[in-house]
Amino acid sequence: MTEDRTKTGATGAEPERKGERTRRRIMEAARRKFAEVGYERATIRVIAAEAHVDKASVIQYFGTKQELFREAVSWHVPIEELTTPDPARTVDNYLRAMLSSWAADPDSPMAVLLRTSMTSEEAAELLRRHVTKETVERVAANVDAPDARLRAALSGAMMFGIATQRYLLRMPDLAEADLDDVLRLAAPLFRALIAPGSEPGSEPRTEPGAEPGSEPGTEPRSDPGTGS
Amino acid sequence: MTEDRTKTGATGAEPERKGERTRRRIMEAARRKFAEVGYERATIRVIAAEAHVDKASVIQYFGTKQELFREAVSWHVPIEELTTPDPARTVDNYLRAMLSSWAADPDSPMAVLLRTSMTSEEAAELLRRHVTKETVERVAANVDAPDARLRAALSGAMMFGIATQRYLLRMPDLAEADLDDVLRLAAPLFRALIAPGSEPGSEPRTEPGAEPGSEPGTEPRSDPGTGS
DNA sequence: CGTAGAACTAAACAGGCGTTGATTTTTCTC
DNA sequence: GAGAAAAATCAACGCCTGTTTAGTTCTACG
Repeated sequence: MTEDRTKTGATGAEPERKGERTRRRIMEAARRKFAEVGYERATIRVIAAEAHVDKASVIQYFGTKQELFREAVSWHVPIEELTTPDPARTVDNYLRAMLSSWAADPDSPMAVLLRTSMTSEEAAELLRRHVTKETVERVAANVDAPDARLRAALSGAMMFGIATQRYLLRMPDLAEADLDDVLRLAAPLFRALIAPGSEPGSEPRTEPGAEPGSEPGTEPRSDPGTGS
Repeated sequence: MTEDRTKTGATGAEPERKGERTRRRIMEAARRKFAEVGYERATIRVIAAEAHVDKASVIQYFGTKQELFREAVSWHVPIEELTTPDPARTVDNYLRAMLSSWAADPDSPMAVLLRTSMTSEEAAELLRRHVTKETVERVAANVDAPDARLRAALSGAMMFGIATQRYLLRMPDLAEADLDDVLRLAAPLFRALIAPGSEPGSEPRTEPGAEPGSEPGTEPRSDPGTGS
């Protein structure tokens, strides 16, 4: 099925049937609404209105609401450089990818997934599988400590909590804070969890790093690093 | 079991009319269902069936579904000893109250509030107010560091994440782990966040006061004026 | 042009929702 | 026992849900 039905002819290679545009518009509206009000309240009628389309079109393009939802939360991880040989760097990548990229796009599939996972068992299952495969296992593989998987899962849960309360629930003190402040306070904790040894005095049974003085979270703002 | 057929002829208070029992049964069923499937899916019919009552009775006792929900999530904090003069102890109380008491009662109003807060703006607002007043401010009052409120909010968000993923989302690695292991790994992090300066594992701190190189400029033991 | 097929839409469906008012059953007092 | 009050139920309402069907408009190419 080659679809080079170009009326323009000369340049070719620009099919983009009109339906594709509509389909994308519906998908975007769906993600927006799913992330905003959750699965149940994001009715087909509401999504259709948001996309300036008839409700029947939504069904025509996606068959059913569940399929629309499934595609709305399907998502391949954009963080290729999540894990590095150096666990300490992994922490920074992880934190920054999760917290910063989210701020840039609050209607991302990830946001949809997190919000709906609390009330939809299907979304919860997707989240479980996705997080376990894409982050827990990858992070755990680079953690040089016992309970590697638990440490990875724990760090993921903590990031989930911070991101959720900051961007979805909009808890006052957390939502109004500067992202840099949040990262400055949080990063050392995650480092202590999944890169033990690089941080002093936070892990009971670790090799003595013997670096006195610096307390996690109270260090002066070093490494601004926020590439805008 | 307790058939309490006391009829008060002369003086005295009402003896737990039969309606009270029914009302309580409805409330319990409502909490169970709200926590289990969220606000929308916990229909009045489902709640009524769970309580072995006609759907009309639910309305008769609570007037409306929103009022039923509001009462289901209303809740006064049982943790009186949350905050102590010693921040390090506060961490333990906080963690254990949030994580352990939850395991004991997954259908608590708190669980209902957390689960529904992701899809109900009303629940989200209740959660914001409640958490800010009852935990963030109380914890922050005992944090001896700059960004006290942010630190408190951050720790709350992290606990929210852990509890949610362990008990509500049931993330494999986190749900299957021993609670003691979770606490052992997590506690130092929270201690570093809201009780900076206390060294974990080295010595059971005897008295707060003489710490080398503590925060300059900030008075220790800030005013407890936010109490009551 | 004409016509085929893609894109869109209006109208209706069966079923579930929260809620209501009237009615029946239970419980208590005399 | 009779009668009143409380509690529980029945049957229905109006509305909204996801989905279907049949029909209309638009678009591309002979």
